[in-house]
Amino acid sequence: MRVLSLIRSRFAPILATWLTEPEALASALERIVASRESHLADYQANVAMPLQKKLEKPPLAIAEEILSKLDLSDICSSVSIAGQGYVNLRLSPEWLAKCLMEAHLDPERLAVGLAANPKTYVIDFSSPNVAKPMHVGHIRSTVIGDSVTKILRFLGHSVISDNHLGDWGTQFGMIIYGYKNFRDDVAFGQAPVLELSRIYRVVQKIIGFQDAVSNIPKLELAMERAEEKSAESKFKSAAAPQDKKLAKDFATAFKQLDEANDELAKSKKYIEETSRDAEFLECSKQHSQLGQRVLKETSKLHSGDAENLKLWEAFVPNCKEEIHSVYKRLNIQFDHEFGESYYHDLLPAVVEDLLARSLAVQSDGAICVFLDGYDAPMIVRKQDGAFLYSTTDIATAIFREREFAPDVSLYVVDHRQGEHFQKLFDVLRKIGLSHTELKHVEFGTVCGKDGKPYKTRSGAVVGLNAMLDEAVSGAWDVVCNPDRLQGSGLAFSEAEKRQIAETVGLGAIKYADLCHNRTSNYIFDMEKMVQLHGNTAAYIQYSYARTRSILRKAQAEGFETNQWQLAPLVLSASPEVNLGLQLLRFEDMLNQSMVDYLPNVVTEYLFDTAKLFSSFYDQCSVLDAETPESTRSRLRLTDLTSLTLRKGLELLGIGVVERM
RNA sequence: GGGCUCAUAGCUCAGUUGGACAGAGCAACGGAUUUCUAAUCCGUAGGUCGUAGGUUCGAGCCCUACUGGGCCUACCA
Repeated sequence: MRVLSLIRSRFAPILATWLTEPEALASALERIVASRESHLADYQANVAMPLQKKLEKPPLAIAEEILSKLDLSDICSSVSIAGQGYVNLRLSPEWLAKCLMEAHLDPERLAVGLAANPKTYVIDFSSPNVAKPMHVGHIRSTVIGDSVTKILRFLGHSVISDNHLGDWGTQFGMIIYGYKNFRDDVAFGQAPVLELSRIYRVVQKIIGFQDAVSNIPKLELAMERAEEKSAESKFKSAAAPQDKKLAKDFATAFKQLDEANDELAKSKKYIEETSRDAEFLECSKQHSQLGQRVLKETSKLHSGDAENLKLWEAFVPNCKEEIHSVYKRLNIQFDHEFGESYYHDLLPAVVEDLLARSLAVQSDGAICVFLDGYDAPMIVRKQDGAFLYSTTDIATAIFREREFAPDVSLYVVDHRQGEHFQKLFDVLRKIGLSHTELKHVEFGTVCGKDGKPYKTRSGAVVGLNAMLDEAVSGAWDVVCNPDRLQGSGLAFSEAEKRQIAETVGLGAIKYADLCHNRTSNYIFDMEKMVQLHGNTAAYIQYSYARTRSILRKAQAEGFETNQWQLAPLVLSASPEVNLGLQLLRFEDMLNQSMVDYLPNVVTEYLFDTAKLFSSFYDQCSVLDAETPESTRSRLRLTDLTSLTLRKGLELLGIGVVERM
């Protein structure tokens, strides 16, 4: 039910007499919102105050005038003026009940309308590098992207999801080189993906070590510079002790010196420790300049070298299979999975086109697009002739344009790539993709309890599958705790227990990710998210299970579904009204959540709904109500709550269980 | 050096795009119960929204400066 637009439509003609410009009118209408002050109003219009200058009247007088022309008698039980000029609306319980009954008659869509102007979206999300082990960092893009896809589709838009797999980059050079030099044939035969991931780590470790070694002179130079600067600014500051800016410069320079010192020491320590492993050291010697060798393998692959291409063709299906097993477990599907490799043949033409348009130029042997407002150009072809992800991204956008002609193109990618996307969008607009709205749906970093990017104590990145297992086993420990099961009188089969633990555990992971505003970093705390009270998936899933329990029990006590499915809904007790108001807001909330693609608007709504239901549950007995009419009405309200919770969780990609 | 971003209760985070006394969860404290699954409910306490100015009828939100963290900054993705 679109309550806001209905109420706004009643205000519109009144406000239009003062606000003749459509934009001014639209922004005034947006000042009509669901009220935060539930003790004062259900909805409120904050329209009188901003008009006081224009109309040269006190806001209260303006509010009076609005009120005299406003007819909401069919919807509201009271319309009043409060504070400095707020127009407060209270919905009539009858109208509220009528709307909720309509929603209840439509269990699939809950009377949520389809978009009046449906758009075509292309959404690019998840997009992991297939040869690297998938880790917790990939989950945000995957979970947020999946949820946005589901919500937009539910609202009636056409959404094309594409998993832009990193299946063509430098990491393949790494595993190709590693396969040629470090493979264990037996291990590869038994579990290719595991062996490839081991190989990947071996290569990565050597490159990391060699980089650290070759970086030392640079760090030493930086140290020296910092020392000089610090000494210089100390001298300057001493000469003019009153100058605050100089004193500050000195402090900054000193701090930078400290940092440079620290970094150098850390790097030396790492090298020293790693060098103790004689075998590793020997291996690193044998494969000197590994970074270069890897780039050569990559470049050979890209230029069609038969051996490397054959290896790539052998590796990719294995890698994909591994990744698909994670998607299957998370119940996530994509319409397309054109990886980076799909665009490879198109890249030379992209660069040619950029050169022909004089957008790109040669610089230091590379081909670059220089853009206003940025120091560094966007490089589309390297000195060695290889293409970069920028080039692929341009080719991808052109392909999508031709294939899908989207109105909106969403990229659900880490916020660190913000500048890359700004540049990319700049270039895309310049080559004529101007009618497509390009949007980087960025998200923050997942951190550990220490506030730093999530890693295990040893520093290794935590694998995704292991993390999911941990969540599921954590859920099992709490949900299937024998004490609790005995206390609640529930008897689950082993299979049901497993099903519950899986649903709750995976829900916990997804929910923890979605319930934070996507733009902020968040601290990943497995213990907390698997706990079953507070703002967690389990609390909502539990509320759902309670709704189902009541409905089952009603059936058992002889309330046949057809006795109450069409019974009148009467909202009298305040928990009933509060819950009803919340359920009424479902559609407005979904639309709000997609204004800026924020799934946390949905999680917050569901958490509030679950809390209001718990309150209702506590204070209003359904099966033991004063009258049979009341029981029937409450059964209907419970059922609608049940459907709303389930649909809301479904739109987040989170499942429910009938008992838990 | 340039750019982006963040700073809200002891902790983790919201804050409907500028509206009423700043909210929730966790932790703490005090109540409720032999339950339609207590994994619950009701209540108490906890905040000069990093600092200082500015714009506005009105600022956690917008502008400026400052402080302190994170990230990016030419051939990785």
